[in-house]
Amino acid sequence: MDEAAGRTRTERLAAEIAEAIVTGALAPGHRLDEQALADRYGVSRTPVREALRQLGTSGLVEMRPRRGAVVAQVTPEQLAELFVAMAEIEATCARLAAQSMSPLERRRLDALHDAMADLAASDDPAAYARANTAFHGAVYAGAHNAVLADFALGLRRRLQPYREAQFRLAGRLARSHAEHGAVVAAILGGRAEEAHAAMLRHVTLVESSVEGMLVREAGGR
Amino acid sequence: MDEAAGRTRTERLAAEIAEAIVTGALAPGHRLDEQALADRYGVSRTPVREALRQLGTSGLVEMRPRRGAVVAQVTPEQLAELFVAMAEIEATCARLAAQSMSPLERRRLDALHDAMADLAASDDPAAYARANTAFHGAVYAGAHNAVLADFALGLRRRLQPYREAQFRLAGRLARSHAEHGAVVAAILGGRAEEAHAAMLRHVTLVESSVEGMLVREAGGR
DNA sequence: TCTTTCTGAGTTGCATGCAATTTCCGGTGC
DNA sequence: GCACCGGAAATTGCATGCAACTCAGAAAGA
Repeated sequence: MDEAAGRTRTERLAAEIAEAIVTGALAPGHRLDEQALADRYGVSRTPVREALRQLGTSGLVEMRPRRGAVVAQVTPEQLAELFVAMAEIEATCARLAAQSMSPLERRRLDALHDAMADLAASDDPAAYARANTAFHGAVYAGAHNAVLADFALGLRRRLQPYREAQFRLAGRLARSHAEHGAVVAAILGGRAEEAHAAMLRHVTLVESSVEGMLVREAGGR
Repeated sequence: MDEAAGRTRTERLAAEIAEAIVTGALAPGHRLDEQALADRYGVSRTPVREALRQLGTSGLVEMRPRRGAVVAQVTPEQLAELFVAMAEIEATCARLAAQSMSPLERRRLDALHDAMADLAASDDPAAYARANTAFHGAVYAGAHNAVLADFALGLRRRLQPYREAQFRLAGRLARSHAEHGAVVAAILGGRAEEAHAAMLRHVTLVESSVEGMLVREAGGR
């Protein structure tokens, strides 16, 4: 049989539904009917229920007892809090990375950053977004703390639809790369507080960029 | 019927099992047999399974597909990472609190800290531990960021058995209160970086205290 | 004696069924 | 027109049942 990546149906379901949510295929506020999902994926309600409960704990889905589950909707205030939290945790990772990255890890981070210069210049948002994920992942890994890395990854996932859109803004790629440059320089130089400040500024600028987009969208209609 | 606090059986089960884990009634590594838990709480396996999956996502329980669930065991390395993560996130909350606490929140934090002086002097570890939870909770709340507060609370819960034990060490209460004093002074004075440093130092000292205990325990047998 | 294979008991994963609750909708009174 | 109120349909929460898998231990072989 098609024993795909995941082991149990519940796990595969949780992964698929999470993917559908973060890519925007399932819009925030969308009602998650158990029977409908079961039919859609050709399973019974039991694994669907378990997957939903799992997603509920991770924050992607809001579970309302006896009233069904919906795709978590983020108010503008919550969106701001999510960005602040991500900025702070990523900045913390950057500070720890500056203190404890191995020479090999530093060289790899530097190489990754160099490679992204071309992607930024060629103005390919999708490719840059992928490389960007790898770049931030390298910083998390360099912090040598799985707990913080998990938190940061979870937040990145939840904010993915918002972050991705802003890469298409004119000139955003080049500025993003420049901000990364400041982070890399501080980490390679072992200047912990500077790395913290640079990463905090970088993520905060992403937030501003996203907020600007949302305001313009809201105003445009 | 005894419609307790929780709404559904699954939620109440999750809360009860989590409580049993953090209080140490269920030891790390303990096998969580679905049928046994179902019998123990007088329900069927279905809500037990859903509760376990939820606890698995939050990190209290390790889910091994087709091989059952066990109470998550933390290696010394993971314990250290959990403490570092908690220290960093609490320190971040303290910095944000120093920047954005309202005057009312500041007065309450100050009052809470004052009240704890007596508890520390009377050497009542249990009462101090409860007040300590309220104190740190006030700092999270003052950061005005529900995401970071959630992370911090989750980490506090997971580390509770370890933190609680060290309050019984001679003189630890007085030192803890003194460390809190540095945090409070910095927050009330709006000195963000100082608040960060003071909280980081406080939690790091708790970690050292716990590690010392563990080393002595391991050596004692 | 140690390794390997096989068998069976025990457990998990999932499907199905039913009761309780919520939600939807038409009707009634104001 | 609007609020209020049944009652039916729909949906969730949970129990139960069965198949598949895991693991322990016995039996066979080296």
